[in-house]
Order: sequence, then structure tokens, then C-alpha cells
Amino acid sequence: MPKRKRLQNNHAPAPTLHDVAELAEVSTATVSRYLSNADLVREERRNRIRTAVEKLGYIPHGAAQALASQRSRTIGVIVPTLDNAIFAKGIQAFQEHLQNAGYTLFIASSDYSPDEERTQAERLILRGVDGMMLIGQDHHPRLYERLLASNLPFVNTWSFDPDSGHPCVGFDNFDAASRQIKYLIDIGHRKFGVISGITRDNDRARDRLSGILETLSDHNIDIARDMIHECEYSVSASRQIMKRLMAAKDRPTAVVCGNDVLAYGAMLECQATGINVPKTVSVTGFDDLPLSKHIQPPLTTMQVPSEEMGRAAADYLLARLNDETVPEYTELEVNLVVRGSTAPPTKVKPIIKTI
Amino acid sequence: MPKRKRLQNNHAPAPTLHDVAELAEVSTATVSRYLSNADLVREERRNRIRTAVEKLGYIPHGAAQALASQRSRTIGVIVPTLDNAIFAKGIQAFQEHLQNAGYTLFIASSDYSPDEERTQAERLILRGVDGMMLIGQDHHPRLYERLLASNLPFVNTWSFDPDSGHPCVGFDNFDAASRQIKYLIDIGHRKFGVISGITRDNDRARDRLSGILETLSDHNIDIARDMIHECEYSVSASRQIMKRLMAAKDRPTAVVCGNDVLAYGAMLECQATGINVPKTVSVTGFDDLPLSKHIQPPLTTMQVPSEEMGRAAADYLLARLNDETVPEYTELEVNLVVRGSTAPPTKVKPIIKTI
DNA sequence: TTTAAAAATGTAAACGCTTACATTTATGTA
DNA sequence: TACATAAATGTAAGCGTTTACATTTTTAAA
Repeated sequence: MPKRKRLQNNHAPAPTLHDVAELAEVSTATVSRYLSNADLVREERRNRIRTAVEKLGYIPHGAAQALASQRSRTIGVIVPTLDNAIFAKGIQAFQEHLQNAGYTLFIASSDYSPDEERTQAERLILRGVDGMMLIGQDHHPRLYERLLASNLPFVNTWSFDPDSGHPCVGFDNFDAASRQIKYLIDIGHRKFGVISGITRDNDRARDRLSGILETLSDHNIDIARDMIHECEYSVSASRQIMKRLMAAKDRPTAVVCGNDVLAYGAMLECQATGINVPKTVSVTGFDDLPLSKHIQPPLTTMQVPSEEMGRAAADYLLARLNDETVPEYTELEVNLVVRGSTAPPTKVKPIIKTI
Repeated sequence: MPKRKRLQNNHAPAPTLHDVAELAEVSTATVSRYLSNADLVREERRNRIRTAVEKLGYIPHGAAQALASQRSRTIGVIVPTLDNAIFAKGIQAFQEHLQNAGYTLFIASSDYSPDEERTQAERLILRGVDGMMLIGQDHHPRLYERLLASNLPFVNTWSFDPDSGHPCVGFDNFDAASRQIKYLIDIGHRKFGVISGITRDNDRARDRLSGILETLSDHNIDIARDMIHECEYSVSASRQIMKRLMAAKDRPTAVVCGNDVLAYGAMLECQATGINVPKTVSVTGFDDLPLSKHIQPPLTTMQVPSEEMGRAAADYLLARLNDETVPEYTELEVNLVVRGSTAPPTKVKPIIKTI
């Protein structure tokens, strides 16, 4: 005799595996198997179970599954910020990919602070994430310790550094920045300004800055201390700095920015003060945000393969979770996209005419 | 005799409540109480427990907690997109607020599709979220049904509509758009173009569009069918439409855009084709993204209180979860910010001189 | 003191699943 | 047909907490 059969009316306790099993007249084990791998059960019962599931509107209880199976089918990611679009595309791709494999994503943000990142990571671990994606490779040492100690699969992204010993999917920020500045040198620039992201706790910003400075030095090009600035990733902050840069006695003919947002700031400051880009000063960015090809002039920048990165990061974690072997370090390409914001420097002094 | 005492070496099974209890020589119940409300236990034991927790590096098992307590301390939010910054600030505030209350956030995205939104919601419910935040109020009917049936606290945001019967924290999109267009009428515009977001399944876009059209009609201002376009939220798409708008025989003196991104597209198209904003055409946006005050000319737009909205949404859910009473409908203010992208229309025909 | 009430603690039963192992049933082979 | 083997199913023991209830200890009042 069935105990009760009320359908989905308000506040009805959610049906459990047991309810389904009872209705389908099989054991809970069989239902569980059906749910995880349908062709483990004979067709006849499969149908009974399917019917029961539908009739009851059964949804498995995630926490119970997680507890019993010791895996939550949940992945965590900690981004520095949700605020700008830099990471959005990559995260989106990451998520979609995981989703297809039955995983759900926890997203937290650290506001570019390793301490905060570590706190967030602890939270995610408490929530039982099966794996974790991080941005960059500058993380709290204790975070690395915990990740390693608990043998939790994780992957660094937006950086590529096999020497770090940590799994990563990303690109070589040093090299990318170096190529970018080399391009500017090639078209004739010698006087540079740099608006870098804050390098502290940010290996990407740091590598890009080193890439720039070392390449300049390789070419015996001097750059004054006051032509190099670090700056939070905002248009306002960048504008401020650009203003100072262009007010200097010996102003740069090219300003290299740590990312596109900073470049927007630089260009908008010029626009506001009537300085022509690229005639008076060339500006470059890094990221190739969707807007960059539309602004006037269109921004010369490094195209970062964020979607590919998200996908590859997901692949890495999924492989780890399934105990498949997978390369620990994956390098992706970034391309220099030359657009209208850069041009050879305009000669200021008229060339002495020969007779 | 202690069974084993290895510290955090690799792959050591995570310590459990039981381990802590054993080490502190109390029962698991006491440890559990200590963890949830420390002054339920006498000081002497409190210390023993604290020491044990630290020594073992104990972290509670989220899934087990969730299963036993029937609440996951987890909240879900489904945003249309992570891609642009529109929702970022609001989500960030939402998250911070929840976090302080011990909740962790699941973020999913629906790509503006109610079906996808519903699918994502099911996933989140399976994960056992205790509550849910949604954007707008156009949701799949079955989603509403499930939310109601399972008595899961949720709140709509970015819309305010007490008549809907669904809890919401947001603003009146119709009214906001109406005020905006009224301003344009007030400064003399009569010929309008509209670049709206896609209205299907998007009550915000729909309300803004109605706000515009009804207000025009209230003022007996005609607007041709081909001056009204719907457009996905991208700069490229918006540029296309702006191009058409400005190529028309009787082109508008003001173009109202459904959000700031669309407005960027409109303005950039003008910039690219040498049309002066605001002299030839005024442009308005909606959202007041961080960039909007910096672009040239700075964008006239509606300032949306996204952080406040995130906070208020969190407050609502937290109150519901603690069985406190809380208003079901919260209206927030949005302000018209007048900047340089709008100006009175320039008279095209010279006024006939009087003698 | 004694005693009742309050506070602290312990015991053990859930919570809703998964899964090792045992058992039953089907399949193929000799 | 009998038998070995493979496939399908069932049984029941966890998974790591919380929490109702029972028990013990403390506190305060008489």
C-alpha cells in the first residue's frame, strides 16, 4: 500500500531516491545505477524507473551525492575581478566546457589580492570543489601548499611558465610584450612611455613590464624612470598618468599600456586634450577587448586567446579528474594586431634641406 | 592509544569532525556546537577544541553539513551574460554581502535565453542552493513554477514591478526611459531614432522601448517604423544600425540607445564617418558604465544603482532565509546624467531674417 | 544543605545518496 | 540439460555532519 502520493504541491518534501525506487519497484541501488549510467540496467526496468522519475519530478540531492561519492562535480574559479571584460570570455568558455561534462562552476573574485584569493579558495575547498582554476601564477604560498597537500587538481591560466612547476594554460607574457615593443622599435620609435598594471602580486603585469624593459635595453634604448608608471586597471587612473607622461619635457612618441583598458585611458586623455593618436603619440594595449577594434583610432594590441584558454583549462581539469594523463603546461599563442593607434613617429625637427 | 597522527602529508585523508572530537576528548556534538556557536560550550573545552582544530587543520565538509542541516549556505545567480560590465558591479556587491553572512555564490549565465536560464536554474537547484537571484522578470513559466513549488527564496533584479507578484529589487525601466526621452524633447528634439536591445524575453529592453514610444506618442511626436531597431548588445551590431539610421533621408537629431554599449556603437559609428555628436545628432545610453564618462563626448545616460541593487537583493534573500519579514518589492532610483553627447538640435534651415 | 532549574554535554538517529559485496537471473557452451 | 560465466540486481554499510533527546553537571534559590 503506497504511503502517500501527493504531487508537487507546496512544501511537499522533495522526493528521494528511495521514493523513486519504491514507485518503480526496484532497489535504490538500481535507480542510482540507472541515473549514473543507464545501460547498466535492463530495458524493462529502465522504463519503470524513467516513468517514476518523471512522475515524481525527482532531482537528485547534490549534497548527498557529493557526500556519498566523495566528489562534488563542482569546480571553482577565482578571478581578480568580474569588473571588466578581460576574463569574461575565458570564464564563459571554461564554464560551458565543464558544464557539458556535468560540472557546475563556483566563481569568486579576489580583487587582485593574494590574501583575499586564499580566503576565497578556502571557501571553495570547504564547499568541496573537485578542482580549481586560478588566474596567473602569483598565489599565496599557503594556497599552493593546501592545494598540493589536499591533492586538489588546479590550473593556472593567463600565464605560461613551465619552470614554475605548477600546471598552467596560458601564454608567455614576457615574450608577447617583447614582440610588441619590438614592433614599435621597428617602425622607428625610440622614446617610450609605459603604463603598466600594478606588478605586485601580478606576474602577468610584471612579465609584460620586464618584457618591455629588457627588450628596450637589448636595443640600447634608454627609458627614463619617470616614463614608467604602474597604475590600477581603470580608465581614470590611466588618464591621469597619460596626462603626466605627455606633459613631460621630453615626451614619448609611443606609450605602451599593460592592457586595453589602460590604453583606452591613454587614448581618451589624448582625445580630450587634442593630442593626435597616432601622429603625435602611438598607443598600444594588451588583450584585444571587443571594443578595441571599434574605438578611434582602432587599437593596436595583443590578441589573447581567452576562449581557447578557458577551454584548455577545462580540458586539463577534466582529464585530471578522470585520471587521464594530460600535459601539465600548455602554451597558447598571442598575436600582435596592428591597427590605427600606432604609426611611425613623426619627425619633429625638419630635416635640413640639401641644396 | 592514538590510532595515527600524521599531519598534512600528501593524500592524507582530510580530518573529520570525529578526529577533532577524539583529539579534544569531547563528543562530536560538542565540536559541532563549538563550530556553529562557540559560546554554547564551556571555555575549558572551547580551548581544547580550538587547539585540536588547528592542529589537524580541520575544515568542515560542506556536503556533509548541507546534507545534515538541509541547507547548503549557497546562493545561485543567473546572469544573461558575463561578457560586459553591466552586471559585474551588482553581482560583486551581491557576492560580498552574502559572503559576510557565510554564503557562497554559484554564478551561471543564460546568454539571454529563458530556456538556458531554466536549465541553469535546475542545475543550481540540484546543487542545493538555498536561494536564487535572477535578472529581470521574464523567466520561463516552468522556472517560476519550480521556484514556487519548492518554496525556494528568489528575487528578480534590474526590474521593478509589484504587479508581477514576484519579489523584486530594481527600478522602473519604463519610467526611466520615459524621463530620458522627455529630456530630449525638452531640449528641442523632435526627430528620433531608437536602438533598442532585443525585447523578446527581456522585460527591461521592452519596458525601456515602451517608455520611449509611449512618451513620444504622449507628446504627439511621430516616429517612423524604420527609425526603431532592435539590436544585440554589441558595438558592431549597433554601429550597423546607426549607419542605416544616419543614412535615411530624414535622419534623426537624437538617437536613444537601450544601453551604454549600444550608445558606444552609435557614437563610434559617427566618429568613424565624421558625423558630429552632439551637433548633428545627440546620443543617449543606459547604465552609466565606468567608461561612459570618459569617452568623447561623454555619454548622457541613466545611472543605474547596481551596487545598491546587489546589496538589496542579498538583504532580501538573507532575510527570507532567516525567516525575517522583508518587503517583497524594493524600488531603487535611477538618475539621468546629462553629459556632452546630447545638445539641442542644430537648426538646419537658416531662419529667415526679418528686416 | 537540598533541590529545582538551567546549562553543558553526550548518544545516536537521521540526512539522501553511492558502492562493495552478495545474490539472483540470464546467456552461452558443451 | 547442466554448467560455467556474465550480467543484473539487491543488501546494507558508509560518507561527515547536525540535532532531538537523554543525561550529566553546574548554578542558584530555598
